[in-house]
Amino acid sequence: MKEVLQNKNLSVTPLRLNVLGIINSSLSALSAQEIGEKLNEYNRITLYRTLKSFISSGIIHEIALAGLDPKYALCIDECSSETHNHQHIHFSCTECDKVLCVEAERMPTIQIPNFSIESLDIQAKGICNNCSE
Amino acid sequence: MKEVLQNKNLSVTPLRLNVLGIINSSLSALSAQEIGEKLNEYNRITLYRTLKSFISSGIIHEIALAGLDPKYALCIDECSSETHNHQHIHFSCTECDKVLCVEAERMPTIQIPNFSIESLDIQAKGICNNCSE
DNA sequence: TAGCTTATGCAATATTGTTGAATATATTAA
DNA sequence: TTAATATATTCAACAATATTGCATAAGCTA
Repeated sequence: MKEVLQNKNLSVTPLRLNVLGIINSSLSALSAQEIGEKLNEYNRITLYRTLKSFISSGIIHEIALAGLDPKYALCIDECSSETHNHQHIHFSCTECDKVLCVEAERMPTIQIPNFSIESLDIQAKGICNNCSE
Repeated sequence: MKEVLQNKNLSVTPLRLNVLGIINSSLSALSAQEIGEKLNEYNRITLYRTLKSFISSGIIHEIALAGLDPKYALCIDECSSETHNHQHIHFSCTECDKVLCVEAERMPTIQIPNFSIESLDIQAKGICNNCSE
């Protein structure tokens, strides 16, 4: 975890290591609140700033979903500062509201006349494997 | 516009007609704040509740995008209450931040093992035709 | 270890959204 | 058209979320 921060020229602090560890070990994307609940004690403002710096460093990405709080997940693809491009889709379960990054077998391509498309963000809704049992 | 409300069993009020007219005549999706700015005078609470009732009636849909306020656009496809299914993609311009619903030449399909997918929301980022000139 | 840079935490505040209850308006049925 | 009913609007209060400037603390570099 330490190396992740250093690679992005972020100084290594206890909170950053904690937050990064929590996001890393979670199977699903987490909201700021959910991350806070997993920290034994923390400062809300610092957490917001931490998440922001992680996003602009390309360590995590924000997943915005209608009706749900923004969620955060590690960038497993190589993301540079500000420019996130992911080869996975975001799956949200309508049953448990969990949000997962899943590798798609193939990422589709989209064409729109007169528009240049730089990145695609695909969100799928449905029932996750846990809830369908 | 009046018929749209009546078809969904929503009573017809001046604000609702105004809001619907604004959303309908806008080429891009609008945030609650942007809609408010186009109303000469309005009540914030009523606007929120109006948007909520439009969403649950299937008249408009909410577009959530990382870093941007939620935007609202008309459902051009047939949406029933709560269940929105759209055959278009959401394009957001990194230049002007406008968000548009555009018909895709073909909607891709996605498969994820062990997950049942009910709906897809595809968000494309890039440069819109206005900004690329 | 000293000096510099950056992160953290505090106080204050802005923004966004929500709730319950009173009032006003729209709808319906006579 | 009017009266009765249902629904929307508004107000007041509040809750949650997020942001800013600044003082302090901690991390980093030489």
